[in-house]
Amino acid sequence: MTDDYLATSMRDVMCAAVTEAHVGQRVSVCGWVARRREHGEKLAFLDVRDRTGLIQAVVDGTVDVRAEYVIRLTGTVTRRPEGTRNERLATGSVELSDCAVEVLAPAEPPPFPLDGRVEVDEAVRLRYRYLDLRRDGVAANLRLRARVNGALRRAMDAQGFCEVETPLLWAPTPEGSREFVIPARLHPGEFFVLPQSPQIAKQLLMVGGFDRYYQLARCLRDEDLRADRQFEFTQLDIEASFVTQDDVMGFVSRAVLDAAEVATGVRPTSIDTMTWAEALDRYGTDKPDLRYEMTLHDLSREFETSSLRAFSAPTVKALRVPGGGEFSRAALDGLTETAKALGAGGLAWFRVTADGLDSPLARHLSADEAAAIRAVDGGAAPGDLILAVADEYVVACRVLGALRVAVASMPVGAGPHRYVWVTEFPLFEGFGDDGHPLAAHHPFTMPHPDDLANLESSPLTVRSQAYDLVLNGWELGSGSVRVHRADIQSRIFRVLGISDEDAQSRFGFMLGAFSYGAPPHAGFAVGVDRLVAIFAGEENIREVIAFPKTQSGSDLMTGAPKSLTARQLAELRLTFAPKGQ
RNA sequence: GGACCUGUGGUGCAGCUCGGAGUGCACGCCGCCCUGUCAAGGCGGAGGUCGCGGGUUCAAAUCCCGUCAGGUCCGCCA
Repeated sequence: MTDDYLATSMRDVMCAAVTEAHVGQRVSVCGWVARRREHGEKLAFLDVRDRTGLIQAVVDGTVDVRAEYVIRLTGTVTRRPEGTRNERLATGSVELSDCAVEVLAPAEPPPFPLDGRVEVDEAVRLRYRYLDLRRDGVAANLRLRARVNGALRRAMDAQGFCEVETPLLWAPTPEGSREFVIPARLHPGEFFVLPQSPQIAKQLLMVGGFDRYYQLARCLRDEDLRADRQFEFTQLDIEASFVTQDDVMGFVSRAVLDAAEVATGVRPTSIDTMTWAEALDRYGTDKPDLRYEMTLHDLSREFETSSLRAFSAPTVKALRVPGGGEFSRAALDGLTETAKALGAGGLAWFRVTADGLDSPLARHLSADEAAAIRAVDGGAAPGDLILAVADEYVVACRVLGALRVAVASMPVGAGPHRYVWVTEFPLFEGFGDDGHPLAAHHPFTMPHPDDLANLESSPLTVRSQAYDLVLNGWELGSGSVRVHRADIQSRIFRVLGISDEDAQSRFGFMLGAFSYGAPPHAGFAVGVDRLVAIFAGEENIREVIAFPKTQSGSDLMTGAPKSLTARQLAELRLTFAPKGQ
């Protein structure tokens, strides 16, 4: 592949593209001074850097440039003298000699080293993000991200999808995540919101006949930040008509596997599938990390009649940690604290030894119970550790699932990439303060056809046609088959406690649209930031975002958010309540 | 709203347990020297509100309380 097309009026070739094929040619390069090595008044070396890499220039005499000066350098490509080649540099066999240096812009010394050899405090990097972008790490991640975006777009195009942009200024729909609010200057006292996702817009596109829509959509949610959550993030947003759940999973699988191939050079062979119930039961989470085993095992029957108070609970779940006998008492205390923090009454642990079980509970176990502990997960070997939690079923599963992840302690990008579809999520999760069940996904999610009859009688047992895609324990995205029939939608609203008037005021335009012929449709959204972070081997999506916010939601570079002038506030007719109200 | 970790010249760290002069290391910066380096090398120099405020003490980077900032997590994220 040639980089010649990157030549401009100012430069002939990119720095790292200078090769022995250019020897004898007089060329110009443009870039930043990466380093200067002076050898007295007669000789100096400059490393010139652009986004492709470095080229060394030899300067006869002194040259008045410092690190990070922007220069245009014209020189003759020369084969380096014998013994002075640099194997570690792509351009290490050549150099530019007989150089003319033109300073395009001088530069202050940078506030932190740009050569990537030292870890720099992230607050400093974020304050000077434009300098951080000159370094290899984030720059390479952003280029990877661009390639992933390209692969996703090509995959969707190839599958007949049409890219449509949807509004950023949208109507408030109080439900779900907190929305960013935009005052409407032309309508004092009224507000737009920024969409937490294009969910409703894309369903309206289905009514509009765009039977295959996609978009790399920016989504905005005014919720607290995490390593894998920013206020604004990007989704590959997909919706299609006349399709089933399997069709959508097929579309998404192709796009994600294409992106994986582009990003990693290897196409994953397959994506596993399991139900939500199975994920909870075996892995204690709805986003199982399949890179390691350590599944959860049920000991409820074995301890049903146990005299042990610690195990008198509806469910007893256990986990075998191979080699976990090495864990120190302090480490086990830490796991116990984690278990308690997650809502368990405590954590039972058993070190498996040649003689038996080493545990504070060991002497209280019956022979059968001890045998049951040792038989967990196909049988424990000396040196293994067994962790057990007794509680309500869901608590026992979730706590042990969290311990499983904590014990494995595996970076998200490490090892093989294990994709898994998790299907048949419950339609509702728990009850709200008003006594009505809460929608697990969103209120337009289609119930599982086999469970439709139980919608009113036992809503919490109703499965939905909602599905997640999980990679290495991170939720990559979720989707569902949507409700397109007014009768089912009414029943769901009723169960949720949303009155007809409520439904009309919140989603009236949508329900109206659906009355004019809504096709059966379903969709999905893939979190691009997370996907790229895993491809890049990063634990934090800030590393794949050009200008991210801190965890407290501020931008250290611009200082945002900031207050407005009194004049701006007056124009928006905004005043503020006194602090503390 | 809550828990935990971190904060020391521009950068990265050590010093903090067990209080005793802003002590140390590496990089960078400034000056001088140096004709084949490539993380160049040699010599010299400058650079500090130990995040901020309060307390304890004869004495605080060090102990205590509060606070701010950054991070990880819980809550939150239909």
